[in-house]
Amino acid sequence: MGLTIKEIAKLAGVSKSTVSRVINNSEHVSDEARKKVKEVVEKTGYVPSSIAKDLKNNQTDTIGVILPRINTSTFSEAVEGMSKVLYQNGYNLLLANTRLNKEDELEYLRLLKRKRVSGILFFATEITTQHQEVLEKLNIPVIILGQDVSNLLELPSVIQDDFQAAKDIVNYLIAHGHKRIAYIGVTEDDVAVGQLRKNGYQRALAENNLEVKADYFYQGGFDFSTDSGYQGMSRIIADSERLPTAVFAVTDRLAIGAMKCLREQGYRVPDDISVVGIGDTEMSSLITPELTTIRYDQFKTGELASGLLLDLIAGQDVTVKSVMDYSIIERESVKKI
Amino acid sequence: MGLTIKEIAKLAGVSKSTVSRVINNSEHVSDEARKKVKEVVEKTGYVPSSIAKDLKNNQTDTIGVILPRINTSTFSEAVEGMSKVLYQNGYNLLLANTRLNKEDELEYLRLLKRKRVSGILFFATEITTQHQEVLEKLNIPVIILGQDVSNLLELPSVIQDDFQAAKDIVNYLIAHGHKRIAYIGVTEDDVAVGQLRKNGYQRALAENNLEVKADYFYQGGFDFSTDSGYQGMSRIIADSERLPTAVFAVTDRLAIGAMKCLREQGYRVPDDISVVGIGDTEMSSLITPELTTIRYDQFKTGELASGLLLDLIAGQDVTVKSVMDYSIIERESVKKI
DNA sequence: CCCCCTTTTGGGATCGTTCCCAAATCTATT
DNA sequence: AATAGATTTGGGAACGATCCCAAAAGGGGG
Repeated sequence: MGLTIKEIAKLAGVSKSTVSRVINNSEHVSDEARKKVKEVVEKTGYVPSSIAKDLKNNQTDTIGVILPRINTSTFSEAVEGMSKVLYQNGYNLLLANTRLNKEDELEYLRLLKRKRVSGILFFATEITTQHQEVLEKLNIPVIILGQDVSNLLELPSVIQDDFQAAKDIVNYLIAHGHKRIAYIGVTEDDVAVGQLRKNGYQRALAENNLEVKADYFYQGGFDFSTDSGYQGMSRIIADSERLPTAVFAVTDRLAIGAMKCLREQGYRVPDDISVVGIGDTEMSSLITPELTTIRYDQFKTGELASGLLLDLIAGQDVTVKSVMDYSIIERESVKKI
Repeated sequence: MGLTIKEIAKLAGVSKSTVSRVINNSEHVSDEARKKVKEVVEKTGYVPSSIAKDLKNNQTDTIGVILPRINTSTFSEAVEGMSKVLYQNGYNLLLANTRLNKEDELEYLRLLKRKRVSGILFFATEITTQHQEVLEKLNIPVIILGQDVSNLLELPSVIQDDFQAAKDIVNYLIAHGHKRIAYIGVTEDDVAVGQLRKNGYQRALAENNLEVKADYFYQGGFDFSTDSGYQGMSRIIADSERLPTAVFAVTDRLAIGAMKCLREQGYRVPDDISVVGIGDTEMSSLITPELTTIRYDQFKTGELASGLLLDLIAGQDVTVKSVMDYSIIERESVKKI
C-alpha cells in the first residue's frame, strides 16, 4: 500500500539517502536532484512513515493524556489547553479515556509505555500503592493533574487549592450573614473534591465557631451529576427540622441540581436559601439565578501542565507543585441576611 | 533507557525468539523457559516497543480523530462514544484538534498519514476541492461526520438530518399556533447548521403559507456562543415593529442566549415569547424554563461512526450514508397560543 | 542404543527510516 | 592538466520487534 523511500528513490533516479535529505531539507543536495525528488514526491503523494523514523530515532512526538472522561467541561477545557500547547510544539496527543474505570488507569500507563510516548499528562483521582509502583518504574516524564502527590511521588503536579477555595466560598457565605450552612458533597475517595473541599467547609465553620450539623450534611457517592445534587438537597430538606439559610455544594453541577430541587419544592433562590458551588461551568452563568461560585481556569491548567511536561522532557528542572489560582465569581445566588 | 528484547533474552539466558514467544503467548516454549523469561520481564519492568512491532507488521492500532474543538458537548460526547468502541476493539485514539483553524485540517490529514493510522474519523465543517484531493490520495479508511459528502466523495458519512429536524421543530411551533416565528442562525459556510437548518425553517414556513420576514431573521457569523444568540435576539427585538411570538434558534446555545436577552428585557418565556433550539445540551434541561429542543444522541453517533470505521478497516462494505435519528424533547419553553 | 518424529530453540532477514562514512563528482588554482 | 579541496552522492548498519526456517534437544519404540 504505502510507498517507501526506496521506491521514491528509484523513481527519481537517486539513492534513498538523497531522498531523505530532500525530505528533511538537509544541505548537500544539488538543485537538480532536489527538484526531481520533489516532483516524484508530489506526483505520488508520498508521505514518509513516522513509525520507521521513530524507531530509528528512538523517540516519538506523542504525549499521552489519561483522564476519567472527556465529556465534562473540566476535562475538555483542560484538553483544549493541552492541544494548543502540544501542537504548537510539534507534539501529538494520544487520548486515553478510562471512562471512569479506575482499574484501566494502570493498563493505560502500560499502553503509553508500549507506545513510547514522550510524556504523560495524568489526571489522577486516587493514587494507590500500585499506581506508585507503576509510575516509578515507568521511566517516562509524567505530570500529575488534580491531585497533590508530593508526599507519595517524585512527580511534579498541577493542582487546584481545593481546601482554600472551599474555605473561601464558605467564608463568603458567612460574611453575608449566614450561620446555618448545609453541605452537599461526594465520596472521600476522591481526595480533591470529596476530602479537601469538605475539610475547607468544616474549617471555615470551625474558625467562625459555627457547628457542623449532621442534618445539614449530605455526602453522596462517586456521583457528580445534577441528580446527586438534587438528591442531597431533598434529603437535607427532609431531615432538618429547621432549614439552612445557605447551601455549599462541592461542585457547580451539584449546586445546580440542588437549585432545581429547591425550585420544585417552592423555595426561591436566593431569597429563601442561598446556594454556592465550585467550578464555574458554562451552565452556571446561564441558569436563573446565576450561580455564585469559584472559577478555576482549566484551559490555563492544561496549558501550564503541558508546558511543564515539555520542560521535563527537555531535561529541565520543573516546579514540583504548581497551585493554580482561582477567583470567587459573585453572581445572583447568594443573598445577604 | 528502554530495555530491548535482546537484553531480556540475555538476562533470561534464551534467544530473543523465545522471549518474543513468551510475550505473545505463543506455543512451543518449555515451561522452564517461559517461567524464566516472565521473571526477568517482571523484575525489569520490560514493556515491548509497539513502534518496532508496528513497523514490522506495517500497521498500527491507532485511529485519528479530527475535530474543530473538544470543549463543546457535541464533540466531547461523540469522542466519548468513539473512545468506548475503539478501546473495546483494541484501538487507540489520536486526537487532532484544529481549534477552529480550518487550514489545519489538511495538515492533520498529512500528519495522520505519516503516523500510518489505521483509520480516520473526520468531523467536517466544509469540504473544499483541496480536501477532496487530499482525501482521495490518502489511501486510509475515513468516515466523515456531520456533513453529507455523498455527492463529492466516495467516503461513507454519518450525519444528522438537519433539514428535517429544523423543519420538524418549526412545524411544532406552528402546530402550537405560532405564526410569527423568528430565526437566529449562523453563517451558511457551515452547511449543516447554517444552511440546512435555515432551509428547514424556510420550508416549514413556506409549506404553511407563512412569510419569512426579514426583521425576524438574524444570521450571525461563525459564532455558536450564547453571546451570539443574545445579540441576535436583541437585534430582532430592536428591528421588528411587532414582536414575534416564537423564536427558532439553530442551536441550543443560541437559544439560551436568546432567552437570557428576553429575560433581561423583561419578557417572559414562554408566556410572552416561545423559544426552541436544536441539540439538547446538558444546560437545556437545567435552565428555567427548560428548553424545548431536538435531541441528537452524539454518543451514539460516535459509537456508530467508530463501528463503521472498524468495518471499513476490516474490508467490509459499509453503509455510505447513515442518518442518525433525533427526537423532539418537549419541555417548558413553548406555549400554545 | 539407534532412529525417527515431535517439540523446543536460535539465527537471520525484514519492516522504512536515519545517518555515518567512504566514494564519486565538481571547482578552482597552479 | 594535475591536484587539493569542497560538494554531492550512495551504500550499509542501526533502531527493536516478528516470524520463517533450520538446527538442536527430547521422547518412544524397536
